[in-house]
Amino acid sequence: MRRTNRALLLRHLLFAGETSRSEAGQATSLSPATVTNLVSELIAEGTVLEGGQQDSPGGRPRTILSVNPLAAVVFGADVGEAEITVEAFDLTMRRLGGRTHTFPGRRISPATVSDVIAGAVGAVTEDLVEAGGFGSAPKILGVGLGVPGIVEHPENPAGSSDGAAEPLVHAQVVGWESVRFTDLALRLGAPLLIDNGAKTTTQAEAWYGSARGVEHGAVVLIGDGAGAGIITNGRLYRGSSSSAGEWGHTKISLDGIRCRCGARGCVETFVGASAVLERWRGREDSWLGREIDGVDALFEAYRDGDEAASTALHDLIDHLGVALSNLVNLYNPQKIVVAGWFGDRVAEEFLSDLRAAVRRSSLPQPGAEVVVERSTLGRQATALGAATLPLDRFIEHGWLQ
Amino acid sequence: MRRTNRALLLRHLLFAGETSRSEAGQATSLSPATVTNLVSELIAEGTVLEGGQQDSPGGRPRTILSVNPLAAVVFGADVGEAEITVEAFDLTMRRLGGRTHTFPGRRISPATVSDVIAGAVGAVTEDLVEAGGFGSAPKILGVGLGVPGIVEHPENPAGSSDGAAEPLVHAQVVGWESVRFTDLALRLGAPLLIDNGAKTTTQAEAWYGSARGVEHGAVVLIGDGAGAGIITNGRLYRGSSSSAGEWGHTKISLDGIRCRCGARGCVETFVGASAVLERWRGREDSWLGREIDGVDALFEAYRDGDEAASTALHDLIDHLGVALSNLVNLYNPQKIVVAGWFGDRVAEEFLSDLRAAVRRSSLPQPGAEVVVERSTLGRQATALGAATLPLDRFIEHGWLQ
DNA sequence: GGAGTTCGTTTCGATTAAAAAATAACACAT
DNA sequence: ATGTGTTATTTTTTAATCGAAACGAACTCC
Repeated sequence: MRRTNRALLLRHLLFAGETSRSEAGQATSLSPATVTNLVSELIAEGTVLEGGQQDSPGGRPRTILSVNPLAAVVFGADVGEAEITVEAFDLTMRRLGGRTHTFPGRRISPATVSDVIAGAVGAVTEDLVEAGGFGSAPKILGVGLGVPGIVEHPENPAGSSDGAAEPLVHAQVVGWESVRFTDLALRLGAPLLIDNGAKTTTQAEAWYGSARGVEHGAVVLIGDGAGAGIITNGRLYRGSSSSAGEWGHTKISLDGIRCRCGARGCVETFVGASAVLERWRGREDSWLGREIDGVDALFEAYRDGDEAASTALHDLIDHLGVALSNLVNLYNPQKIVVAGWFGDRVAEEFLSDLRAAVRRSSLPQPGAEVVVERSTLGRQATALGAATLPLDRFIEHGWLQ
Repeated sequence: MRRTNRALLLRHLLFAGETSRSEAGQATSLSPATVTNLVSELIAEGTVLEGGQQDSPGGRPRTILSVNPLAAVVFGADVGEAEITVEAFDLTMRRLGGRTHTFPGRRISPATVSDVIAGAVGAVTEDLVEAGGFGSAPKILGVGLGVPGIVEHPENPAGSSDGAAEPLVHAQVVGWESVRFTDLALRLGAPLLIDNGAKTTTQAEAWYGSARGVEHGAVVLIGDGAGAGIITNGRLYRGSSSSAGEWGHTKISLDGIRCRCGARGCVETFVGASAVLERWRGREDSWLGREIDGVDALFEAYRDGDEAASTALHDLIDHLGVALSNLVNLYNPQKIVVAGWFGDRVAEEFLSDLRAAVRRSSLPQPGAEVVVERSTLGRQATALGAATLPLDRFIEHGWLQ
């Protein structure tokens, strides 16, 4: 019970930035006594610092409390199909530095990934030591990985202790099947936590981006393909085997282009960047890979009055409206955040059209209530979200274990 | 904290039927001491009875514990568009009796509903007194209502006490807008709890039917229209304003018949009984109301080799497969329960075809894991689920308040 | 009839949150 | 300046409740 309260309080401190004990007490509805107790524990640990004083409306001034950014470093890695980005953050999730590795071919092996991440973590750590502030050996809270594909978190066999069952990664895109990263965890000497990249991105939006404070919502990620992260009761929803959120493979048509998943009518074949480009160019053939340049050309053509481009984009909005309205009617979300490199471009240009399209296909009540917004975090969302994994663990369970 | 443990224990006792202290201790992972304490509290209250003895494998025999069915009566009402069914259950949810009222016209007024329910509760209570067992004044735990339409549970304004905010009922089908049932609550002199009928049905399936023990699942209700109840993390999911689960108005086609909600391509227009019948008969005109006879005729024609019937039914299965696969890909559920008067008929006849259709459109992993099943509770599910509302409240908060 | 086994109860101590009281630090009025 | 009121924080006290372990009960098997 104490741990629950500690987590409650620490979460407030982390998100509020600068607070006082009494404010924290009100926010968490803990008694002043409990707050004092827990705060002194946190100060003794070094997690929290007492700052100066803030005058109160006519009484004793509050002492300012804030999380000690230098207490530890958290790493988050965005493991893409052709690129790995490792970023370091302090406890308040300010970016401290990072490294990016690009691979010529696709299909990176798990061993290579481990090497790159271990190397990057080491290198960034050295940078931090040189820059000073963290002493000679920064305390590493943990390393979070956002990977492409499904991450299975096996249930601990009942009765067994807390021996955090090793996650299994299945990523068809890069040819991984039931991959473990036990070796990497050992090499890092710090907790390693892994989750799907779309889920970590959602987590980032939920904690620090557009979906902040949202209890029920969705973050849709549109790039070449499409996916979604779903937030229910303020938490990321995983489903029974962690594969929830495959919104890109829900169907909005009974026929249509064949999707890479094998089915027809998938949302992805209507709103994915590649699909839209193919439609624009009139070809409906193969999967083409990321084409940022193509998308630039499409938008430019649209501005120049190209009919085909206009049709392609308006169809996209219509289809996306239907696909999002399915989420609205099914989930009754407060907010939908449109993210992903292509989604972001589309939302930037056509947000109000998109909102209208969503409302058109939704039921009146949930349709009127839902807020459709553009993502605020950019490309770094995935790594940031990955870094929240160890942070969340720390909040819930404290220092190591 | 004690309340939490009490609820945990009581929930076990209610669902396990006959148990012993040690078994309950293992199931709830409470210490034996705590179990003894809480059980004696429950016995003192009269909620739990000590039964006989059950021999153990070579030691002291366990004393059998069971919930006292006569401790209280719970009422559940299925408020339909043209019919109200009120059922009484004992604490173990065994049916004790009930009353059904049918109305000639539709559009019942809230006042009439109140009258009928108050009358039925009174009448059934009298029956129970006459039948004996409950003494002269049975303790009524509460009355639960399953109503058509959206039930809004306003958040208690922060800081206010526990004054359980009055739910608001919005039901377009019967023409109710922001209806309260304050008067009925007063007349009954017992807690009145209201929820959407589809949600209470889902709750019934989740507690006592096919969805028992399911952590992540969905109950799809198919009658004239279609809806769904969604279970996430073992609890019924409501969304941000209680309107989650409108699966019948998600789209699986970009065009198609116009739905009564105004949009096109809704699942309901492909799998609802009326829609299927209209397709069979080749008419695609107006909404026709419940036609159980029509459905009987359709199935009979199918068995007699009628081509049109076969086409209609196979199309239905295909469409339903797609619509359910959307749930599978989005939610990654363990189980989907097919219920509702029409859904039940379809599942009875075509369950394996339906399973195949679902798998065909789903992603491999979640598609392979999901179990599609027929509902086990019949028509009484709605009232039973409604009765779980007061029961749940009792489990969480104890006798009154 | 003892030994062993399982079930349930009681006692005791530790934990911990809530309540209450005390103290600190200031604003403001007289 | 000096008291009074107000708000923030700490300390002390109190009461609840949980878990551990010892104890007692009831039975089986040898």
